[in-house]
Amino acid sequence: VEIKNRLGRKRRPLSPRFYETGHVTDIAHALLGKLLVTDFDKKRTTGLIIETEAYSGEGDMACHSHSGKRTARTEIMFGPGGYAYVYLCYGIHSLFNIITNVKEKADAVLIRAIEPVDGIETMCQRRGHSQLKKQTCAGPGCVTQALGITRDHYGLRLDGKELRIEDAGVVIEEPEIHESPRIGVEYAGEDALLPWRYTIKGSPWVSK
DNA sequence: ATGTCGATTTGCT
DNA sequence: GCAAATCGACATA
Repeated sequence: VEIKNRLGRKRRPLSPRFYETGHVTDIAHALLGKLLVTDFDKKRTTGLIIETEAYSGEGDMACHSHSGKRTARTEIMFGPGGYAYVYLCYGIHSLFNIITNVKEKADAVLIRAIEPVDGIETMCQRRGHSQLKKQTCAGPGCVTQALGITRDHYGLRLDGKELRIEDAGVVIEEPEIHESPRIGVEYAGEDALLPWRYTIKGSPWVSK
């Protein structure tokens, strides 16, 4: 199922309202089918969001900002929605998150996989792949590497020239969305069981 | 000052 | 299938 066939002609940035309205799980749903675009070093790379995970600051033990945990790293999460939260995982990988909810409500959506759309050659180069593979953008660390996102981009607004999320008219309806528990959060106790990972059914671009 | 541990990926067995 | 890679955030002292 190639979602890029459904792309409309117009692409416009999401409004700040998008990021601040509704529960983070609903926003994580709505982000499926949106475009994640980077323009670094005069190289544009674009991917359709295929897989997301929701993290809620209120009562979600898997969330870095759970129960008001406010540190230098999580500070951006407590700001308004529509900003980038990038952090280093396992000392190796930058993971990209979209901050949602209003100021002081620290929710976020992790982007775990994209369907490559623009700048495929650049993505492959950054990933060290001689040609596009299913694994090129499958997994949160793979997405950031392919798009060139690093911790330097922490705190950027998501409607900027270099980094932004766009709506191109693709709508993913409920029946097309598969829900499952989030990956790698076993430490979170019963919250590890929450079905807050969302993928587009049938997409070959989801992570393993 | 020090010790633990990741919202992962990759390569080798 | 398993383990190494790699480093900063965080907690504890």
